[in-house]
Amino acid sequence: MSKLKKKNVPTEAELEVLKVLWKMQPATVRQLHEELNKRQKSAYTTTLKMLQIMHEKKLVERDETNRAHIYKAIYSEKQTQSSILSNLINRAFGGSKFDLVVRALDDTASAEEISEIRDLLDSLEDNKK
Amino acid sequence: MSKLKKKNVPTEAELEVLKVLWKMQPATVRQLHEELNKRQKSAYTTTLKMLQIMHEKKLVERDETNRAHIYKAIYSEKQTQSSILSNLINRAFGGSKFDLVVRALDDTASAEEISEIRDLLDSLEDNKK
DNA sequence: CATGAGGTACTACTCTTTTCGTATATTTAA
DNA sequence: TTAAATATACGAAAAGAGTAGTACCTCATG
Repeated sequence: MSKLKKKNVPTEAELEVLKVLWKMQPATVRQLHEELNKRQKSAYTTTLKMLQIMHEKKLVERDETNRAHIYKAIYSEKQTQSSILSNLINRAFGGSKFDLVVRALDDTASAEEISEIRDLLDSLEDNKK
Repeated sequence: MSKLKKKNVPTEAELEVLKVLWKMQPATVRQLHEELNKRQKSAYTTTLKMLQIMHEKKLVERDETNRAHIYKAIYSEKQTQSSILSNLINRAFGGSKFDLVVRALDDTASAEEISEIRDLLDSLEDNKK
């Protein structure tokens, strides 16, 4: 694989941390760890290490003023979702966003979802003007 | 992570194999390996091993009648894309397919893409009747 | 009928990601 | 002013994915 393009896409465990971070930030490791443990038990240092790694990768920033560092995500949930999607479009949909949307919609979209998406398309067109 | 749900989602390298398999199947390891090597050099046994692993995971099936086994994908490209998407929807979009579609469309959809998607929505509604 | 081309299986090494134990520093409270 | 609680940093084991070397088998053909 080409090393040139640094994937800005979080790993599985990183994403779990980001999800609680987006809900609670700014937050300490302790706070995040307690929230994460509601779903999945793990050691405190595991959460700490993840945050340290993500800090190194510049996925999160932290305030080191006080002993307990305070973390925030650098990229919003929307930005992250967009990176993940664009990565996926290239890996599995031949680069075609349209194909991805088709596949997402084609089997199970309900009537309400369909009309919501129509509304979405309308507003997209309006924004272009 | 819960072990109960077996992720039916191919890994990165598996997906690369599947992509050529979908194009060429049924095919031997040799044929697949040669096609894969056009983009990315690797040893023959690497490709072989991937196929063996995928066979074990039941992502591919093979005809062992002859010395050179003949492989086919068990799941179509569409089915696989759907699994990947549904997995992603759960991991990163709070289970909401709608949110994924919104995110895919909201920044860059071109005018042609928008009208194509309108057509798609029309045909989805027709199918419901 | 021997030999080399080409096949599969097996094993092990490498890299990345995830997990956690231990060392050490700081703060709090008894 | 020490003991307990709570932090961070560090290192390394464990787990998962990808890669490739080697052994060994089978078949064509000279």
